Amino acid sequence: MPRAQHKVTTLQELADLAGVSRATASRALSDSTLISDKTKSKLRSLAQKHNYRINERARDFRLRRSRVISVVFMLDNQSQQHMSDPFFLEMLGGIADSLAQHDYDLLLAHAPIDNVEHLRDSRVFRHADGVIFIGQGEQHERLNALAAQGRPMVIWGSKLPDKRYCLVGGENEHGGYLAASHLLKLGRRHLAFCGRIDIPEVAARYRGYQRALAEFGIAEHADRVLDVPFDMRRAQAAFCGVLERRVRFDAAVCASDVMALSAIATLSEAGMRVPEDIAVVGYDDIGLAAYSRPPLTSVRQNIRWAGRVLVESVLGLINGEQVGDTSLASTLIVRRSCGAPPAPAS
Amino acid sequence: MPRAQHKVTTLQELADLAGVSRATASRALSDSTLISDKTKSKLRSLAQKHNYRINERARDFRLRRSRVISVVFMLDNQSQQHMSDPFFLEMLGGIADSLAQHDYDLLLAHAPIDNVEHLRDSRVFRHADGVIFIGQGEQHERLNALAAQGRPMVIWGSKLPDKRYCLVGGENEHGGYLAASHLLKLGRRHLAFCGRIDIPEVAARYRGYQRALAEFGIAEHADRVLDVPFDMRRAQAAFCGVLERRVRFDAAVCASDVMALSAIATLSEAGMRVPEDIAVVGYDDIGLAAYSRPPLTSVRQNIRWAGRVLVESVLGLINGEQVGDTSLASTLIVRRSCGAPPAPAS
DNA sequence: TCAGCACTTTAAATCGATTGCACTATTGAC
DNA sequence: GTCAATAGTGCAATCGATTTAAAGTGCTGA
Repeated sequence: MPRAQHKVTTLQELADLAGVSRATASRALSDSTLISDKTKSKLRSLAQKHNYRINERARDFRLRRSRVISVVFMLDNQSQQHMSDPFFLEMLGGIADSLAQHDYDLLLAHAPIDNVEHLRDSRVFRHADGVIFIGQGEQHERLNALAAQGRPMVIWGSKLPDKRYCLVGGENEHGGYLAASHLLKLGRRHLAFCGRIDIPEVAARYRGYQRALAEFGIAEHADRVLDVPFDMRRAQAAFCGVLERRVRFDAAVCASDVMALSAIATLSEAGMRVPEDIAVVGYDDIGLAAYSRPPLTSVRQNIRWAGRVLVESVLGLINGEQVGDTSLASTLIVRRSCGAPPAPAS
Repeated sequence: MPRAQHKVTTLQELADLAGVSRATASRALSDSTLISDKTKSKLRSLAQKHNYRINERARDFRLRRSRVISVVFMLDNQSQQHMSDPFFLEMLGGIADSLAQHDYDLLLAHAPIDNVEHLRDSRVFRHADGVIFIGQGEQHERLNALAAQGRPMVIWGSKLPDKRYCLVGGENEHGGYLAASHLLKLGRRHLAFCGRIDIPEVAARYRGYQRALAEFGIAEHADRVLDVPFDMRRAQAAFCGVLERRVRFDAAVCASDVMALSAIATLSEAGMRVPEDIAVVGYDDIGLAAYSRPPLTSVRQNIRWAGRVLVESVLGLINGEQVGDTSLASTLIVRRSCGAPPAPAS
């Protein structure tokens, strides 16, 4: 049994114990080729015996790195509640797991952001080696400006013209197409699109939606593009407005599951049946989607994989590699919220 | 317009510019009383002009602190999916906001934890000044051991005998009582309790539930204590099992909203009506609760405030203060998932 | 003229590591 | 036996700040 002794906390102490210099100890523990095997094993066993753990913060300071990645959620600057969407939690979990595997820490930046350039000198950038942005918001140009300064950063979002940052995103256009064409195949003819199309990802889904309509030779109604925010409370208000305006539709493509669930609740409250009167499709396939009544049809993206790709991309940039964009597949998960219409189109 | 110049990055450079020593510059910027006002203002304006920002990581290194708090989610070691509950996202948001206000960073530790003592030498503790644990899991004794080592840490959970760590929690016993007595007042007589009572918080809710039953003079049925996990998928499986076993009940007190939503979905699927046949109460009042069909009655805790209290408690411990436990109020939010039974008890 | 004192400021050590360069043995070739 | 090449190790600078102890400055009054 090793007797009680002063705890070895610094490399110097370990080196003294071994009768070598600090430099040698450092090299031995980092497995440098300069050091003989004998010395290496001596230091390793000594470190083990005294339960010495290197002070990573001191090392990181010396090496001018932090081994921290910031994750910034682009909050909806109106509702500021964007983050309560379960989608983000899953994304965060995926990123956290992946970072842990690479021995990086995750710094969570959760603040309303009206101008991402303000982040430039903030802890978000200064305490981290790289940054992951979730969503572009309406900050495309500013993200470009930040990226142009050579800061390692990756954005989860949708491709835009003049994009100069590294992007990871879902196949939003395809997802929108899948959702709309599914409804059209079921015989629905009066589709509505719900979501703010000034958000790039939503805009892409909308383009897919339009493409499906065009393929089926169906004209688009401008009043069936519903400006609904992601935030649940506001989404409900928006749907109430739609009902008041007596907009007619028999199917809704929603930009998120939370929005879709909100739609189902509001429409049902107003006496309409889902899917008989109105079929609804969501986006993201959050866990709860399968447990809503009726179960929600949704476009699924592999969020955990997305988290991994985001992490690997930003670490690649930190290591000076060339990192391209990544696009992740979308698949439609069909559940009962999409049924056939009550009577075939006559 | 200031001409282009070498960027001032270190305190030494700033000091040189001002013609003073590094020590003076350091003191001036930290507003030490040792420094004359003239010197202070000179350095401040110089810092401003050259956009000098102190290197906080260097300072933290010198001061042997990190200004980081770790947040550990105690994952259900069976499902490991505990974290997908929206409850956690809200909690995380509250903690993140509060930490930001105190100029602390948030390190997210998201890993299955079978033994929290393994964390002792891990980044969770070594990279942070303090730790917030969300949930006790079944690690009460191990948390005690960690706290006994004097590490600043706070736990979100429920009071247990021999507890020696700092605790913040909801009024779980009262919450369980509120839920059960509400159902009893509505005339329900065959209550079931859903949740794993080996989890301390759930156990406390269960005690409140028992107290309500006792007050109404109703005997408890052991087979109406349903061992349902927090994870949605497994919860559904559990409810299916309950249906197969033909357990009879007319109301369910659930340990979380996700569990309650899962119950509603499964029961409805099996042809029962909520609330006519079975009334359901959830816990946490997550955002989606209001938008389920029917809208979910739930016990609300002020999660964002909880986040603030957790942060302030752990920062208090770091500053060497005596920090007591905190208990946060619970209130019942009544919605349609709790209706009166079809016929009055005869 | 200079001791005594109050204010300011600075030199140097320190936090705990990494690393370029200098230095000492050892080996092998001639 | 000499000398170059090589392997292994140590010295000291460095990362960018804080802080202790000591030193400098200016003023007052004997």
